[in-house]
Amino acid sequence: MSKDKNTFYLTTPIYYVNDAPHIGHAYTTTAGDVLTRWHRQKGENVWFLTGTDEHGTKVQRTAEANNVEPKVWADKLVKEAWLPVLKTINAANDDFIRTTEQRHTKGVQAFWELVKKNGAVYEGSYEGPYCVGCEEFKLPGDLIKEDGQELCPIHSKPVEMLSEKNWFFKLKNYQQPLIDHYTKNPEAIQPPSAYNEVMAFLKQGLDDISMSRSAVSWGIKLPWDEKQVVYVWFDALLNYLTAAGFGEPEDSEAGKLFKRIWPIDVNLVGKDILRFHAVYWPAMLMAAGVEVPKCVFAHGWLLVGGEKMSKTKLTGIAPSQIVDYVGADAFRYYFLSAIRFGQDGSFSWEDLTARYTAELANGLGNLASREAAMIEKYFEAIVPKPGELTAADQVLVELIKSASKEADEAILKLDFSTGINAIKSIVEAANLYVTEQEPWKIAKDEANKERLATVLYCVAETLRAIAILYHPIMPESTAKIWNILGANESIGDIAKQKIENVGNWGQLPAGSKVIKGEAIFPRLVEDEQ
RNA sequence: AGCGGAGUAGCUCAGGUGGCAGAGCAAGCGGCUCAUAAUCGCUGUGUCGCGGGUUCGACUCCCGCCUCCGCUACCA
Repeated sequence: MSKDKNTFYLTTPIYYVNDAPHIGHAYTTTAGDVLTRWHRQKGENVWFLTGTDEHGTKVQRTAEANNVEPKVWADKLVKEAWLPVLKTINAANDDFIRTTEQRHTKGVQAFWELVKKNGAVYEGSYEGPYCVGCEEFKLPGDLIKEDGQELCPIHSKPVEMLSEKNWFFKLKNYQQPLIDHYTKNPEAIQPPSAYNEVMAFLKQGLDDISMSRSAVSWGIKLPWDEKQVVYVWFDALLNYLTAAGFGEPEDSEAGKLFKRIWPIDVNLVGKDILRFHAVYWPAMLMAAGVEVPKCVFAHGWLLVGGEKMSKTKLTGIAPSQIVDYVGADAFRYYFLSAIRFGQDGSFSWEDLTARYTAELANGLGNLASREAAMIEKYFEAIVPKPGELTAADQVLVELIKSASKEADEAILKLDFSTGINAIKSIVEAANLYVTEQEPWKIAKDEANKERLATVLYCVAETLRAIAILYHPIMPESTAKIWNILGANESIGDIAKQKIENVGNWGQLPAGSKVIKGEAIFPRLVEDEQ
């Protein structure tokens, strides 16, 4: 590969600015955030990009309906809807690109100019059913059939066949190169079901595709034909490139960034937009002579009541509804642990509540709480110096090693639920350990002080490992655990702790000052939903 | 219609080159008291979508069927 192996560039799709953000959008961003935080804690040079897609007729139309310019409308939506979501779920993205930004429009024009120069764009005509009311072309599948006529579903008026001059991209030329590429690199589309879908699609043959629109004005003008704008998808997909500094001088800031991070390591997408990312997008890159992403990963949908969330059925749930209830950390934990990434999964408030209570409040939160209470009570809030480890203690030592390895392998493959499960097994083992060792009984005899110290040390040290491993998933709560352990002072910043070193026993120094504080995961009050 | 995925405990879902059906949650009982009425242990339940076939044996393999979902060229 052309870049340093120690860099990791991940993108989310850019979200269509006109939609109302719901937990499906937040789910994708959360997964990207957890994965990039994990890579950061592996000491890699990470770049995490997200953003908004702002062109197209829908935005143009709602802006008109609201009596403002499209850009003003988009500004408002970005500011009031999309940027706040990132805060809500606590995403640590490195950049946020908007397709109306100059760096993007400039990059898109340069890109297509290059592709045209390379001979992959030509002028042609597009013919299709056109609704005069909508002033746009319709898809055959969208039309309503009535009395032998085909009607526009919005205006219920007959459509007419119209043709317009368009510029076409020679997609067909890339059919074989794409098949070859994916045959050689089967890991480039994941999960395997997505791979199969794309391969089936490719093998049935590709046709050239119109890459410009003449009837739309809210878009990026073709540099060689100002009457046309770039078709939205062929504008939007390029954000990954323009945000990375494509086409900028090599010695500029942006140019250096591009050199450092390209190609994309993971193009994270929802399964509904897989084809655009696994077919059109790499074909465009091939046409421009740019290296294609290493992997596109299509995750599943969140189902509510067994169905895809929908605006018309009002099943869309805003991320803040959930975050207000359980907090950002639990939001992140819940969606990534309860649902297998890559498959569809059901969301329900009952399940969310049950898992929060069982796994976070009773499991992890209470473990920290009981440990802190005992260190306060028996050792004046100072982490004690351990004595010789027994076989029971060694179980924890070994488990941290094996579970962290398992979690690492799973999360690098974007199998978040398996990864989280592995970490959860450490929490469960620690709770079991405390119950079995019965430190409160040992404490009754002053002669056993050293054993008591050892037991409490083992639990504290285990909490250290758990906090580090869970940090990419629950940054705030793990920082609280870190604080309880007094680890900021005795070890340093939790975000700087390396995944690889988690299993090295004994990093939490005796003498660390423990602060019990408030419950990390307070019990839920059953008043919402 | 074609292709692909799915149908397993009350709920959410694992699993399996064919050999007494699994986890978590929920429910019940018991232990413990450091802790956020917490934690730990024990306990049940299933015609593994339907009908055939292969086999000593099928939830698993084969055939047919039913139901749900996705993809099948320009929807952002």
